Formats: sequence, structure tokens, C-alpha cells
Amino acid sequence: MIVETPIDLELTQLSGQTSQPPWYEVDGTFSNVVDVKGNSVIFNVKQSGDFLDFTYSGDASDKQAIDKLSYIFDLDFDLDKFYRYLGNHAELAEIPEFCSGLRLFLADDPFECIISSICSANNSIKRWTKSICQIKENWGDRFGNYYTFPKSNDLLKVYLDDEGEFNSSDIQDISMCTNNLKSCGVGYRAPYMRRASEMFTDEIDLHEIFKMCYDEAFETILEVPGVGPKVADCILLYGFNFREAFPSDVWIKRIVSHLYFEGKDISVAKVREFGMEEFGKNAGYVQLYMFHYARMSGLMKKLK
DNA sequence: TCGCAGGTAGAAC
DNA sequence: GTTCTACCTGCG
Repeated sequence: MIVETPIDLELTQLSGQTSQPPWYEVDGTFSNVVDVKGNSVIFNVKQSGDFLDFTYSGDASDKQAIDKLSYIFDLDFDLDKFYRYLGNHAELAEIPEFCSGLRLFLADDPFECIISSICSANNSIKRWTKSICQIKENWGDRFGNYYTFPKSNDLLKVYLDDEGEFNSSDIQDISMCTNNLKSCGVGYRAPYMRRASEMFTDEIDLHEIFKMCYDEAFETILEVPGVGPKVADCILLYGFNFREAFPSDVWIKRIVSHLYFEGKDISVAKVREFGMEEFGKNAGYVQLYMFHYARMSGLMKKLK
């Protein structure tokens, strides 16, 4: 099937958004298993020019499949209109030429996004991505070559570390204990992930968060250990489609400071307030574009 | 080798 | 309220 829409699929896939690791890529075709109305459906997506060419296999109608694909890659967002918006602001005007076709890569599974985002804190894209892939392979369900992310009540049962696994099983040699969270390289974030699994199993309903206003959702998600303001905004943006979120980290701080405050040092908290106030419903996209603009244009090296 | 990587928790001003 | 510091781990 064909969807006609401007997008740079590879850029979108590899942009490090904490919704999920990139899909599995072979010769430009990106594939993964996705939930469609409770059924596991395998998608194969390829870009050719301004078209998105895709096939799917599993229990879903064409319309359901297109709707799902449109949600995950945010295909209904009007990029041209957004570029006009950027063009009308002097500070942002040259951004689009460096990341044309970049779109939000939204989470199919919000819980995966929560754990991915917790994992991303004080971490590199490469390492958190690897950790999440290992979690999927260890405890997710397999469909063909692809794995779902484990549900919170399943992740809850996973041992935290070697010692926990050793003490609770009949394994004789502790070096054989590799079926635990820390074995996935998540480090000190393991207990945060465990607690998050508890909370989203019997304290917080994921579906309720979609219905909340931004402020309520932000406060709710901040209750999860390992989730501070930056991670909370990533979860709300990539996991729950709150487009007014403006995830603010050291890089966004440097970029905003450079573009708007003559390089003056301002707190990340102030940058977040500024971004939300200044960009409104475009905040999420502006943040996404700012980060990649800085990467692609060489600004990042200059600011470091 | 040692510092850093798209921050957070906990404690101290 | 704002500022300081330790922190798993893999990679250059």
C-alpha cells in the first residue's frame, strides 16, 4: 500500500526519539511488530520519494493499518505549514533545510516509551537502545524476527540483578545469571524500571493519561522514580502525543541559549518554560528539530 | 586510562 | 526554591 506524504523515514527512525528503538532495517525497509486493536501485526515500511510504501501481515483491515502507521509516524502533521511557521521566526528560519522530512516517531506502546525514556537518562542513545532491544528479546513475545515490549506485569516479575536471580533460582553458578534487568546494561536504573512496572500495573492506568490535560499528566508521570522533568516531557511527547511538551536537556539549553539569549547560561527549568510559552502546540516539534539542526549544522560542536 | 553520554535523587545551602 | 554531587556502564 502507498501513503503519499513528505517524510524522511530513515532520519525519523534514527533520530533517537525515546519512544522506542529504531525498527529493524534491511535494504531501506523498516519492519516491526505492532499492536493493532489487540492483534499483533507485522509492518514493513519503505520510503520511495514522497511516498511511503508499506505492507502488513496479521489480523487488521487496510484502514486500521493505515491509521496505525499514520499515528506512529505522525503522517497527518502538516510539515509544510510547520516549515512556514519556522520560516516566520528569524531565530528558527534556517532549521528546516537541515532536517527536512523529520517527523515524530510515536510510541506504539506507551509503556515501552516510559521504560525507554527512563533508560535514556544520563545515557547515550546507542546504549539505551541496546538495553531496550535486549529487554524485548528476553521478555517480550516473539513474532517472526520481531519482539513486542513486555507488559508491565511481566516486566515486574523480572529479577533486578545477578544476585536476585541467583537467590531466587536453582542456578549453581552466579556467572550463569544473565536473565535479569542489570544484565541488559541498565545499571542503577533497574530499580526505577521495577517500580515503574509496579505503578503501571496496579496504580496508574496508561489509558487515563491520554485523557488528562498536559499539566495533570506531567505531575502524574513525575511520580515515577527515575522520571524528572526532561524524561517526563519525553514520555508525554513521544509516548502520549502531548505536542506542547518541550523536553529540555543540556543540549536544548545550549541551543535555546545560543538562539535566543546571546549564549547566556540559563537553567534547564527556565528553558522548558520558555519553550512551552514561546512555541505552544509546536513545542515538541521545535525541540525535535532544534536538536537535529544542532547535530547536522555543526552547531553542536561549536556549542560544546 | 579517564571522562563523557539528550538527568535524577537526595542532601545541602 | 536553587545548587551540588554520586551514579551503572560502554565507548573513544
